[in-house]
Amino acid sequence: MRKPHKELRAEILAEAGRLVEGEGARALSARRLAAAAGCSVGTLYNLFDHLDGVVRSLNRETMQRLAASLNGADPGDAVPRAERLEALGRAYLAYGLAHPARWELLFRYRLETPAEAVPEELGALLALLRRVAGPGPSDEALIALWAAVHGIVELAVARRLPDAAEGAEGRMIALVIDAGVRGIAEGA
Amino acid sequence: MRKPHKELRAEILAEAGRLVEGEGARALSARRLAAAAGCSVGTLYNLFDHLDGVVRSLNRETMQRLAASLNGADPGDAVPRAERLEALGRAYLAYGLAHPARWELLFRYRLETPAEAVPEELGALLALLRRVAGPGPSDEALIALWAAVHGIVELAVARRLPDAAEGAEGRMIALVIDAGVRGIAEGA
DNA sequence: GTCGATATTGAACGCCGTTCAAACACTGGA
DNA sequence: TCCAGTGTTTGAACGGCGTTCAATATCGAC
Repeated sequence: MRKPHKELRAEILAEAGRLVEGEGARALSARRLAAAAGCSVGTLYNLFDHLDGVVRSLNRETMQRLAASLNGADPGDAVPRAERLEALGRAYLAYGLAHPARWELLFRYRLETPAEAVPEELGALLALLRRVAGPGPSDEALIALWAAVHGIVELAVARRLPDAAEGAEGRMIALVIDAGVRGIAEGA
Repeated sequence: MRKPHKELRAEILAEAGRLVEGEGARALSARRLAAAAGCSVGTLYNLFDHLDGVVRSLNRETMQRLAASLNGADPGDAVPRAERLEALGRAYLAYGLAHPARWELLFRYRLETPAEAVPEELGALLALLRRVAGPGPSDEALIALWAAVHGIVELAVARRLPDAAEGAEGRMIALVIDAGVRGIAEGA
């Protein structure tokens, strides 16, 4: 009952972020996090719904940062649509490679309660994509484009691409996006 | 010194597969596996290089089964290339959805030694893709096509697709492959 | 000061991956 | 037949994990 809960919660989340960024996703444990935040494991469990709660909050934050990063990378509507989308794709890749531990928590961490595994902040990302792609493509096509690019980035971040693709992720993303844009142009 | 090592190794791997398929990837633990295989944890560690060794062997097997499944789904060179590739994509999706625990081990399990995270059996899969796609597309384009489809399947298996894409994974794969094939046709 | 109400604590439970000294089973020679 | 030597198997032990919960500490209201 010392600190307002809001503050402590925020502090714990900040420590969790530091822990994950600094020592990897596996370093995020109840005991280590409680020690870093200066409280006990019990308090941690009072403020969050198991570790899942911490990870979910962290993932919301990560998703917001990712969306902000893409927004910052959008060159604006003065440039052709394909180029804009490619810039977004490159920013998506860059964020994943720059923050592999957060990425792992966001896309590979196995939550006990699998509901809403990726936070609804994904919506903001898809909304940005919609804004850039225009009203033509269906939601399905939009999600397919995202998922396709996501596949390349996920495999790159997880270092699961064959050697032949080493360093070619950017070109591969451009390829997929160009093909997608052509598909859109022909009305998919 | 009771059983030949080869036999015991195979038995352990079989039990590991049963454990994973039956109770999920997280059920694969040294103690449970040793108990299921009727040996001690020490023997397990004599036969495999940590649990990573078990997972790697399991993943090799999974990759072979996946490749076999795709081979079986290939309608042959009598049908158009796009249709063949779509059949492969659907089989890829079907395998993932049918064996989510093996899939998780193959693509989301975090190995301590990250070298060769996906086994070289991936080569067989890419070779099949090459055979179907013909000599035109570059290795990069081929890998990009695989990774794009993989993205959709991975998100579907992990249940991380937005609700709007529920049940549309097959169509999304077809979309990506059609776009890719058009890209190939125009010489990518 | 007293008293509920609320927040905090940390020991305890059962599980995990991993190691390693001791116990065991087997082989060939005496 | 016994024995020494070789290699295998064992399971207790270590430290860490997520999680719970009875006991403790702290608070505002009176």
